[in-house]
Amino acid sequence: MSQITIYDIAKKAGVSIATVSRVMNNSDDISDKTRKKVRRIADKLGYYPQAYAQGLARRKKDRIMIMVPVISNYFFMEVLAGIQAKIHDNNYELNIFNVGSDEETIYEQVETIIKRQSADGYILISLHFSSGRFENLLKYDTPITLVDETYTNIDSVSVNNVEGTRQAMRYLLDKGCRGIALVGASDRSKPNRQRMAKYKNILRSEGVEVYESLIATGEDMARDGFSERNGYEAMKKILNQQNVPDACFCVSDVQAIGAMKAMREANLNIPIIGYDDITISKYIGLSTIRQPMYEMGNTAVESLLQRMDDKTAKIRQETFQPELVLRKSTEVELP
Amino acid sequence: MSQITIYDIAKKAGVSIATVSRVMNNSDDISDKTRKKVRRIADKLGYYPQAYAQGLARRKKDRIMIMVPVISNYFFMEVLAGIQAKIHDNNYELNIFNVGSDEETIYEQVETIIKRQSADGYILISLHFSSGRFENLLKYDTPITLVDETYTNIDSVSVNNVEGTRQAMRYLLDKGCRGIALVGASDRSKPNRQRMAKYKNILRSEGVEVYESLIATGEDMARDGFSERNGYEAMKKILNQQNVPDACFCVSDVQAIGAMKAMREANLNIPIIGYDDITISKYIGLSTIRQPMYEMGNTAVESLLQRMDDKTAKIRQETFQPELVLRKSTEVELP
DNA sequence: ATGGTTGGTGTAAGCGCTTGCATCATTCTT
DNA sequence: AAGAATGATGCAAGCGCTTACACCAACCAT
Repeated sequence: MSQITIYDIAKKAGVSIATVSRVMNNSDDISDKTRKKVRRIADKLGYYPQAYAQGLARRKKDRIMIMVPVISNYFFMEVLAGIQAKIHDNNYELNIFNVGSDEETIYEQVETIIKRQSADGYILISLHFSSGRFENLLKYDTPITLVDETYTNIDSVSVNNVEGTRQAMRYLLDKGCRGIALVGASDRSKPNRQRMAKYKNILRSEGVEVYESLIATGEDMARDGFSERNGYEAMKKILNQQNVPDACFCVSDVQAIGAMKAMREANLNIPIIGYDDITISKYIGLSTIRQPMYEMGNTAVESLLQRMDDKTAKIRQETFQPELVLRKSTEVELP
Repeated sequence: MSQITIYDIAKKAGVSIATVSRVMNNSDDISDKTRKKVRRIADKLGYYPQAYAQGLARRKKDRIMIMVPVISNYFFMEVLAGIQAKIHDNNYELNIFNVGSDEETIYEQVETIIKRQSADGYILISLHFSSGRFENLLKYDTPITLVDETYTNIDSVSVNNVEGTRQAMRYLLDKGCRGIALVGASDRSKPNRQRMAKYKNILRSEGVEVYESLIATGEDMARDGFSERNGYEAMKKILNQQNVPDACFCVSDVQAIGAMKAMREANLNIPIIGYDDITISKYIGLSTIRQPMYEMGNTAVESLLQRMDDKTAKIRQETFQPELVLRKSTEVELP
């Protein structure tokens, strides 16, 4: 009993397909009697308008699509939670599209999806392209909101990476640390670049020497290096040098978790700060820079819906402020 | 320059839309000259067939949809990784649909999505319904594969929860533990029910007393209770009783992480085993029951594609075996 | 009784694409 | 040189739905 269509319902109910369509769409100029009859038959046969036919006829999909490079990423998960809550209220369907990991074709994948118009609006999370490419996306005249990235002519919501890094470093410096290790991630990631840059920048401006031997990234570049394994590898590298760090700043919590394992294995106990404040951090006592991920998701949807409603509205660029959260991992006696 | 269609390309190229369609679909009876001309124009104008129109005309969507109750779930993330890898090879688009958390309507949400036929096949992860409801889904005659759940007439891939629990308990019992706490999750979750049931079952069959005071679940039932917070709360409850446990088995790793925090706060150091083997477990040294999540995702896709290819094939029910992984959390001297 | 409203329903065009079939040059056979 | 086979393209129907517009009975006011 597959593929039942509006025609089947119309025939069974003895009405035209237009009437069935009106009933299914809750149009109000349908008599109660007809409405009930159609409803009953539709329910019995398990009929519901096909998304594709409807989308074509309406030129509207009632669908929002999220695009992410790597779904198995805590940052994304939290942002997503915020997105979902908001979307649900607005009667849209949500689809998540996972951009394949083939570095070279990421942009093409995104562009093709957008060309295909399978949604009314798109939220791009942690997808970093050159300006030219973002500009190119504009020509499809489709509502897009960027999360964790910014571009002049596109709505976006992001978080101040400079400020987050500043807070972490400030704390460590104030504590008296002068050999602060940095566990970084892939150069492809813009937030990572910003954090790493600020790390150096603040050390310099404080007149503290920047030791290249204290800066490392693991070999594992899956998820742009934001992985436990990467953090572990990075810390191993650092500990292989003469210069022993007296503190550590990681560009993500998961990396910090990896780094902590390496430190434990080396019997090194120094203050360490991560970045993100994923749920687990609270439970393992990891100090970190909290990003309002849930709220960011929320705002992203808001921004997108607004744009869908009015394509000519002014570009909206929201920047959130991060916050230092102190836990056990920084409660360490300095030697 | 929005909404460019096959007609635009046809006109510009001076051919019929049929020809354009053929070029876009790599049909082979198109002359090289025409093909190149059309391709060039399509590229220049950024044209690509609209998914909805194509889906309607073809009665095929080239799209597979994953449905999950809660996306922010490690188990899901790992399974997803396996799914993606496999789907990518087969030229399908992947969409993830997050079933809203409104407990009452979950089934209806799933049914409606399936009715709307926005994909050629569906993978339902950790979605638990009554038999009648699963049976009802069958009438839409749509390829479906279940993950982490089974139903007689639907393809599925799951993992043996009884065996996993047995291994964990066996280890703890062999170690000499007789007061093994159990941190459980929501009753709604079938895997949880199976694990909790086996826990009691094995104790009884070993002639070890089952203390209800050692069995607990937290109050937080988000994600069916599979959360750090839930584990934390559960362990708090247990430690509030007289009966102090000498080991702990948790139905998920995240709960174990929560429980460990509670234990630390109470200065209790007993062996603890989680369930899942999420990435972080390796780094924090949590012993656990490993589930081959990636492989499960892989197999799920395989199974679904097979069904899409042949609706009459024999139902395929894959069951994977879990494996006990020992780490630091069980390296504890017993008192 | 007449014309004007009104609410409920049907008609038909169209959304952008695919695809079986027809068409028509070309080229091949004999 | 004529007919057959071949290759490339166009024609047009159809996928399942929405929606402007037309229609018509029933009702109202006059």
